[in-house]
Amino acid sequence: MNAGPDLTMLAGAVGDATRIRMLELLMEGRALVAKELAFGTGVSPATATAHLQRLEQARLIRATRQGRNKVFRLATPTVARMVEALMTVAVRGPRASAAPEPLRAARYCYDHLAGRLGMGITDALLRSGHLSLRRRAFVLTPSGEAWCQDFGIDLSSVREQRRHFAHRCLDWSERRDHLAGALGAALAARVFSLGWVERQPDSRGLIVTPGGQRGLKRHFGVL
Amino acid sequence: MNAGPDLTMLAGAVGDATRIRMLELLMEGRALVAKELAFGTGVSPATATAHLQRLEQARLIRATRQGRNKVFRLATPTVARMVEALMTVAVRGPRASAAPEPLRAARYCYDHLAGRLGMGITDALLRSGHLSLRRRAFVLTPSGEAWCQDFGIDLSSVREQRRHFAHRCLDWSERRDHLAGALGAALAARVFSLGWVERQPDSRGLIVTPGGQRGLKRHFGVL
DNA sequence: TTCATCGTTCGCTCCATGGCGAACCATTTC
DNA sequence: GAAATGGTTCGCCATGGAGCGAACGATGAA
Repeated sequence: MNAGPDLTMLAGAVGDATRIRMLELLMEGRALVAKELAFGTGVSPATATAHLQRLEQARLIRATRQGRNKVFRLATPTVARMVEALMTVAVRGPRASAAPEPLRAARYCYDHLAGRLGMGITDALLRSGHLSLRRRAFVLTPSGEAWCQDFGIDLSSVREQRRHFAHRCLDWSERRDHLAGALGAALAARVFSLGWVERQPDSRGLIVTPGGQRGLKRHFGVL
Repeated sequence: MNAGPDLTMLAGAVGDATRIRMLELLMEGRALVAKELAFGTGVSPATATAHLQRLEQARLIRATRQGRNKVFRLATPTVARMVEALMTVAVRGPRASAAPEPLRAARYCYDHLAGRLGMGITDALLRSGHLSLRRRAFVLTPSGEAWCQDFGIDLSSVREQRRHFAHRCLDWSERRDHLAGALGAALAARVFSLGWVERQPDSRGLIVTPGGQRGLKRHFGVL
């Protein structure tokens, strides 16, 4: 049994919805860069920086620089066990095991779509021949270029971004690759600006609106 | 892997210095009444009520009524494990294992003194014959009554309180009984009002002032 | 019955801090 | 070199909520 100032600092560090969601994101094992954590929690980069500094100061996460990126990971396995203990208590809350489902249905993975929604769109584009799967990435076919234009994606502005165009990203809930990279982000942004999906208030999950269900069915045959 | 509103509520419930100290107090095994928790964390009863309600709403503690008292205990062993996991992370902070020492030296146990200080005073009173140990409680001897008067404790007002006069309380760090009850509280209050001890800013621990060291040595031969 | 005492509720103040946008370095890419 | 991007810093606003005191039911002791 003991106490001390450390514990109050720890309490302050852990006791915030955004910060605990950051820890939760890092619990997936992969190290994430700052912007991913900002996107994943739905806050601005500036706000994310403040949170990450506080978590780092409390020795809960560890940061390493890679080029102009800063990648974060959980500091120690002890921290991981602590987060797990918190989750264990959380899931036996009022309505247990209701939480994971919306996440598996639709969520953001960084700046693109994941979950069954992201996989469904990716599959639809593959089936219709708009997208082709290569070893390290997806490739947009000529028919896919036409489809993008039709869907309202400005390919020229997407291509001039300095990042991978159509990367593969492993979906942890579906166990398969979905569309990521600049094209994945542009597609997600378009779907969002069409009002097809909305961010869930206190979760990383997304909600597909009624209009979105119709649109997704018409364009992709999903949902 | 999961998320959800439950986790944000849990984060909010845990993420406060006063509330986490309440959980810490309850980690000592014994169930505590509201006022004990208020005293132990150094807040007013009104503030304590708010905190306890929040902890109860988050299912971290459970309350049962006993007469006009309300006793609180940790809700489940799972919660205890969570608090322990938090402590485990906390103690490997910047300066590890520095925290327990001041607590073992001197602290409040509810409204009376505990730790080596509380034990030392109790032992001194027993050795000098001012206090006598009985099966269920301490007894103040005639010489002890005179001593109290000399020390500045108004015994008449202590006796008219509706609570046990000189209860025995098990010290978890010393593994022996120290003086509690109305007399123990009055003695602690007197020591406090003499400026011999001061509450440590962010801990349950007490600091013995230089003047207190002299006074304690003169009156009790301790420290 | 009368009076303490425990806990709660209410109203209020005040501080911490989460959040953002804008401006600013650092680094990479063309 | 120029341009774009990742991250940080700064200033500001708004709000949540921690804290208290006072007044109020409820319970138990005398």
